[in-house]
Amino acid sequence: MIQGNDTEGWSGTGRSETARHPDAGGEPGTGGDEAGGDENLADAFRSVGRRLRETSQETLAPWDINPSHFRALRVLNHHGAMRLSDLSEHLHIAPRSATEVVDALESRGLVERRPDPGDRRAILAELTGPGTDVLRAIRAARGTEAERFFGRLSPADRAHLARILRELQS
Amino acid sequence: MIQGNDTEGWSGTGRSETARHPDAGGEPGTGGDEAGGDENLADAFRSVGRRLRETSQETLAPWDINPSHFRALRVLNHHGAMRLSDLSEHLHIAPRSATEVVDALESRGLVERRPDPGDRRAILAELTGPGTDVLRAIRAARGTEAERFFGRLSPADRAHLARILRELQS
DNA sequence: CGTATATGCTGAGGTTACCTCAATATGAGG
DNA sequence: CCTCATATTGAGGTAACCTCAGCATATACG
Repeated sequence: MIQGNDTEGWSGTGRSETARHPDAGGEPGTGGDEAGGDENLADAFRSVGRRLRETSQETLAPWDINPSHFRALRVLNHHGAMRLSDLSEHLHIAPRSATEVVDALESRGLVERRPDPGDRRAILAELTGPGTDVLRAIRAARGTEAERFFGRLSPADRAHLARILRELQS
Repeated sequence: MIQGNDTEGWSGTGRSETARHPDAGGEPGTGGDEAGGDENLADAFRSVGRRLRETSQETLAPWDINPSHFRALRVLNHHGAMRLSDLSEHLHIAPRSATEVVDALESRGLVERRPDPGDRRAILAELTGPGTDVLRAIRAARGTEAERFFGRLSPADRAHLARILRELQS
């Protein structure tokens, strides 16, 4: 009751992946000390990005899914069944970690393991029907979330932003 | 030598805070399935944000400082010496975690602990001279980092982006 | 065809950055 | 003086990753 840092946590106890560190990014006036030109742009970007991540995690929470899980679902949906090792590459995590992600999704009934017919060492991970449904639902939720988030921008600004982001992605 | 996921890690072994999950955010054409309008905007934003965080961590690496540490340095520089509990609030972490952050920074000689003259229960954390210097240096490095990052944008686009971000921060 | 080596998954165990809980030391109010 | 609130920290836990080693299979090659 003293340090009310509750609510919002993941399912069990510990926090979860990304998201936190809200302060330390303000300094509105930037006195007049250092701070080279674009530093503020970067800070602003980070700040907005953080909020976006936060709301994103909230969106995912009802499904007891974390961002990594969601990414895995997307990859599996986009590319179809694939070996754990391939999944690990797509997610840029170690192969061992793909095992864990698939374990988690499998325990939730969202993906299934199936032997690779062409290589008996390998195992294919594949979306289940419910997995596909959940992914679809999450996407819808994220869509409306994004709408709320970017909704305050004028259509023109949204177009601007989209173009600028595309340029930054190169 | 098989899974070359080396290089780029933190100092010792394990990874570190944020940053990773590169794929799972593409889907250029978005076939024609679901995906409500702004979802792509959000994805693009996340993607750019991720890259920004990555380069940011690389920038911090030479000082053996992680993003949380950096945030703490900023807060201490901006607000001056403060109790660990206050620091924890600024950083939005549990008080206990502030102890750890300050431990880390103190071990690097960047901050010092000092009893709060007005309350003998409390301890003030304060930037040291080297701490101030390091913060300044990091800021400079981040400035050029940001310049490179946003440099590909035209001045007009940078202004656009700044304005749009400001609006999204509200 | 048999052996040597490479590859795929996972058990065991480690790191990091957080967290909660329970001391321990003060402060404050009555 | 006693009780209750607050500040920091030791002890111990979690989640998400990682590395290493082991085991089952491929594949290459003499």
